[in-house]
Amino acid sequence: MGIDDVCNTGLGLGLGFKSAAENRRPNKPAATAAASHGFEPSLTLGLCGDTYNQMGKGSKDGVDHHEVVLYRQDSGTSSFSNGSVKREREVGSEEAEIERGSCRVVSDEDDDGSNARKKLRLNKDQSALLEESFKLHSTLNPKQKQELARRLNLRPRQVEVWFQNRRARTKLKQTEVDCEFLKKCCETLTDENRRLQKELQELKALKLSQPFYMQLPAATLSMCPSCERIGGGGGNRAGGAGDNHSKSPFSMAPKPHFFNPFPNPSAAC
DNA sequence: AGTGTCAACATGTCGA
DNA sequence: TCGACATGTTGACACT
Repeated sequence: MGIDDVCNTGLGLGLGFKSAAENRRPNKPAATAAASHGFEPSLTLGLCGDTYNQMGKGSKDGVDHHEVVLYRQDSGTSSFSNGSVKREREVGSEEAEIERGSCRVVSDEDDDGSNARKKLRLNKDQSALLEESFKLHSTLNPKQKQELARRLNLRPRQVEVWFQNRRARTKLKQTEVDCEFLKKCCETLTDENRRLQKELQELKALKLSQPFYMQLPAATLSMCPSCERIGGGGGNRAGGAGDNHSKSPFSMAPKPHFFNPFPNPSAAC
């Protein structure tokens, strides 16, 4: 995978630094050491299109998950966590009733009194429709959520959770891509730095082997581009009146070139 | 048994 | 204040 591949994601990438004070989540445990120094690397991403729609789920493992199983919560004695009970209570009344009745396919264990949480697996059709919706908009308004839940025979809360997780996966994937991209940039810069260091050494060696006048600071010397005579800096005394001597400082250094570690960034990202 | 995936949840932040 | 969201975590499940 080349950099071009990386950059054909339809996403915009910006790299820079921002102050820790600008961090919208200063309390995050993931805060870096860099942040503690007042600045931290900032990656700015712009989603120009959904790059990861191919990240299909459900049937990815080659198994059709046509059975929809929900865990029991209605008893209020779920061993999963108090949080789930709390959430169910928060969801409360109407929606909870709708949700319970909407998509539940009871598993065998449902009858044995087990309180273990059962993992819901979305079937192919549900996954496909969710993915399709996600392509259109990665966030849903309440009306869209309700409608989608109705079409999927799922609870609105499940649709909401699916979209949250989907966004998180997309972001994670993009972060991985960005990481690879930055690694390549780092490698390129390291190579370039090595090359420039070598060039500098060569220039230093060359300077030592030059005659005295050529070792003078470049600013004190100038050379007429036409006659190639060397004159003292600031005086232009090498030429007579009316001559066309340039005031450009003479330099033995090869023509500088500027290296761009980010190949064609505007076109790429 | 170890591991990856993913639905579901907890928590903190932000904007209306 | 509340709803929406981002992010990190948990636990069930499938696969090796």
